[in-house]
Amino acid sequence: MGPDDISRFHQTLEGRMRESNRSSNVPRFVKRVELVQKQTIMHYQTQQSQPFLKIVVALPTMVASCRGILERGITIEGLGSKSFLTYESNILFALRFMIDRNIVGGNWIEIPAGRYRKAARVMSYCQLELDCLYSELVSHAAEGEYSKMAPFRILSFDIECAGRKGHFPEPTHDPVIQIANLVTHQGEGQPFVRNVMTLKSCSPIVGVDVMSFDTERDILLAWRDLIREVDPDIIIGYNICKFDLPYLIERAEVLKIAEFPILGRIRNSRVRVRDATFSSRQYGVRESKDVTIEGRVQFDLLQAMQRDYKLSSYSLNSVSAHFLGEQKEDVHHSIISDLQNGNSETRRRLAVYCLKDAYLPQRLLDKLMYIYNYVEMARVTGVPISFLLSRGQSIKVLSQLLRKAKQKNLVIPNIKGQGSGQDTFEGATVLEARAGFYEKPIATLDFASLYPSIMMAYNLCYCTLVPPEDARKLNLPPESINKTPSGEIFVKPELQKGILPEILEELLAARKRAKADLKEAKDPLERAVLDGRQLALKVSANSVYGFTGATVGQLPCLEISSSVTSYGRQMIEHTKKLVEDKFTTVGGYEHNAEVIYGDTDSVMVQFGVSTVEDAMKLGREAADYISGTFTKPIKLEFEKVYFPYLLISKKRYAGLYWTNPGKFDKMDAKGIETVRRDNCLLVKNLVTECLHKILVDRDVPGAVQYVKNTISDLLMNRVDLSLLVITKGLTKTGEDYAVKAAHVELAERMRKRDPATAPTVGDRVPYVIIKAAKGAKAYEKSEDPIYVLDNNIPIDPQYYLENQISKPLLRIFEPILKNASKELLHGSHTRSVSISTPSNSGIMKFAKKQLTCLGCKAVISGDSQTLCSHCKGREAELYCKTVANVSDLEMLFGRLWTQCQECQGSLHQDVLCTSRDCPIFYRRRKAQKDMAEARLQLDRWDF
DNA sequence: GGTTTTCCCTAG
DNA sequence: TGAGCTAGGGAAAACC
Repeated sequence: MGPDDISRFHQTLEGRMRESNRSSNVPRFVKRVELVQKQTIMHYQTQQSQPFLKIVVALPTMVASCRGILERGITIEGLGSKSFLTYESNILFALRFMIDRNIVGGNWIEIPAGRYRKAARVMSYCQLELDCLYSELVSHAAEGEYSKMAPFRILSFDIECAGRKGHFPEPTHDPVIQIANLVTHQGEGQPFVRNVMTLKSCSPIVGVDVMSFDTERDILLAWRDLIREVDPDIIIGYNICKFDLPYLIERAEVLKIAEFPILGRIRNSRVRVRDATFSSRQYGVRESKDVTIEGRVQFDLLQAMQRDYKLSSYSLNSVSAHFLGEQKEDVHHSIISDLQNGNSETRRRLAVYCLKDAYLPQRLLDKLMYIYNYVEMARVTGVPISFLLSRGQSIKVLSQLLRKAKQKNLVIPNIKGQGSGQDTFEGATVLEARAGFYEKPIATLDFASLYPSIMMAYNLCYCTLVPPEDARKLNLPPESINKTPSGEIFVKPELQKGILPEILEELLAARKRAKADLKEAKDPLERAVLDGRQLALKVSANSVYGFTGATVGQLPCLEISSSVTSYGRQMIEHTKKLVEDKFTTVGGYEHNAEVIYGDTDSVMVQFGVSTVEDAMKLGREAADYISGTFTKPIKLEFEKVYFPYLLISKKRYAGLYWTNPGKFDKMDAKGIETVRRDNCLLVKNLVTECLHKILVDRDVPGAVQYVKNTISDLLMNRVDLSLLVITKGLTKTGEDYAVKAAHVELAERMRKRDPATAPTVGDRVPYVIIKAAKGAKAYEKSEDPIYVLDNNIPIDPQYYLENQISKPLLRIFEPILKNASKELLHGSHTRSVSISTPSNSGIMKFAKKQLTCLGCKAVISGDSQTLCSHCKGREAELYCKTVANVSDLEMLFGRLWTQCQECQGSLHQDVLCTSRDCPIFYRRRKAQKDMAEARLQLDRWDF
């Protein structure tokens, strides 16, 4: 293409753009077409650069349309028809701008004095508004003064709505009755604004500005005004993205308050709500809503929790209990209307509750140092802070890649869904596990940052890859290339340094610096920043490999990812061989070393020595010796000793973890029931306790006894319902499941009972297994724990014994105990007669009520109301027993009630909490039921 | 009644 | 204008 061709190309493209954007009255679509010298990032090239066309369009939105036209192909006069591969044509505009101006997320930006002027036309609600040329922005790297955090204003809020009886609130019907708000300066301990807006009067609350309104319209507008006045940088809350924010917007729409949804920093720009689904392998499918509020970051603590922590429940209540050690009242939505319709005292009650829901997200934000960690992550990867919650991992890698590529004059092709040959590749080796209970110390050797090290050591990158056809053509000398174990060819750094290795080197070097600075740092805030940074750097380094293997991602390159794993496989095998060859009696050591297990980047070695100290010494020796055989920077490290060590199978083990010979650090368990979220607490606690007794106390008989007691309690119905709750994630929508499963079927049944509160995709479903006909499938026996509690439905202890407890226990005990099965599961403790729970469900509804003797539970045939003929004469004794029973249960209930009152923060009010995450709640409900039953029995004596 | 498939969750 | 990866155990349903 010569200059004339470019001009023709420009005109043709302009014409095509005009055709496909007829409605637009833009004078010109394509601003410029320039010839530039660039290089593609893909494959090693011998020439430095080649000509590319750089197309500049009038508006960002035109890029996509332009890309479509070029990809489909255009006909240029004199050149014929041609379709084009486009480069960097699918980059989010904000990111493109930031990359071009060298700006990262969480960045400090300077607009130098004299380089700006007061805004000619005010377009925003910002306190300062000015005009300047985009190229005048000066981006400051996060160092020294510029590593400090800005004093963001953070608004934390929560709304309450009055649902109709038995229905979850819907914006089309149900009013917003309260909004609680806290505003805090980032880094300060206390909020400087605390208020609650209520519909109708509300009694005063100490330290809180109570603002009461007569109409909903007034509340909504007052909240909008608060936003304007406070002008928060960050809006936080719990589930605000999926519930509170859309609810407010939709409610204002229903009420026709057109002036409400202007909450952003741009004047006259309305907040838009869009349904959104996010789906990734890592986070699963998640339905949410996109709410656009310009200039304010929405930070939903629920989303953050779901991304950063694996928990069995994500209710605000359960998360607060977990991280803040504090329970929160959980008021069922049906009670909220009653409180609203009461008086100013009951509304005050609700307001206190609402305020707490606004306060807890702020507490979580502070406690988990979210602002520090997320700002550091944004700075390291370069993406805006908002991406960290709304987008996946790959955008972070892409952002770094684009920045690095720009420095090197490389451009990244837009290859959408273009599967590069095979679509899967072989992963890591997991060494065969020699299962057993090891009473000699086991040393663990680990490769440090294995995959990043491999990519650095062998210069694996898009731009160093030599495809087979090029390899023949280029005829590269063997000493300047590496052939990977998977057969791929990459050039060595002398010919072309890879940019992935360069990114990794920088990330790991920066992490080393951050860790060194962390050691020096005294100021807790500075430490928080540095720790957040080193963590962000580690996570970023580790996800580069994943990015190259993401076949549905932005720039998959399986040649890189499969080479990485192939080196990894070779290395773990090599390590195992070296250990077993060198550490032998023949080689002058006391014992023959054995590798008993290993996974991806680690090997577990039994050196045969009997003290932790000796195992550590040999571990260090082995690590140093073997490290020497690998290309830099690959390094094998001695990390820890397990002693004793219980190896159950691949990816499943437990042991005491030692890093110094004096004392073990902790009990470590991997993969087994104790660390899994889909087991009920009974199993988790039982397994943990047994492991503790076996590994720490070395008391196997004690562990056996503990098992027996637990089983006996279970069969006697003496176990709390909260311990029997199993939770599983709902990973797809109902119809997408190929087979029936307990949690899926239950979610479906719950949806029929109340569609608004039933679990949806991405939620975790708690359930218990209830008694049912023999041979019934588990999915027919699953039930909502609250429903079970309220309707007194009997659970199925046998199921818990056979399907939950027994296998995990046998797996642990079998390596240790002969006849484990007989000993644990078939003793006399399993023959305890279970007291059948009285039932008013199912078949029992049809059975005729028959009185049973209060003494021996035999059916009474005579005309007596209390005792059978055998127990006649024991009246006094049995009456006293009944009275004592009632009083015991009353005391128990009273204690639990007080405990709940303390939790809700008031000893003078009813307990409203129905939290299914709280064991106390289950016990309180059960005590209440038991007490009522006992009282009924007592009443029978009143003849 | 044994084998295969599906699903969940974890290790690394 | 979207999504890191594979290996693997174990429970339960579905299949033959």
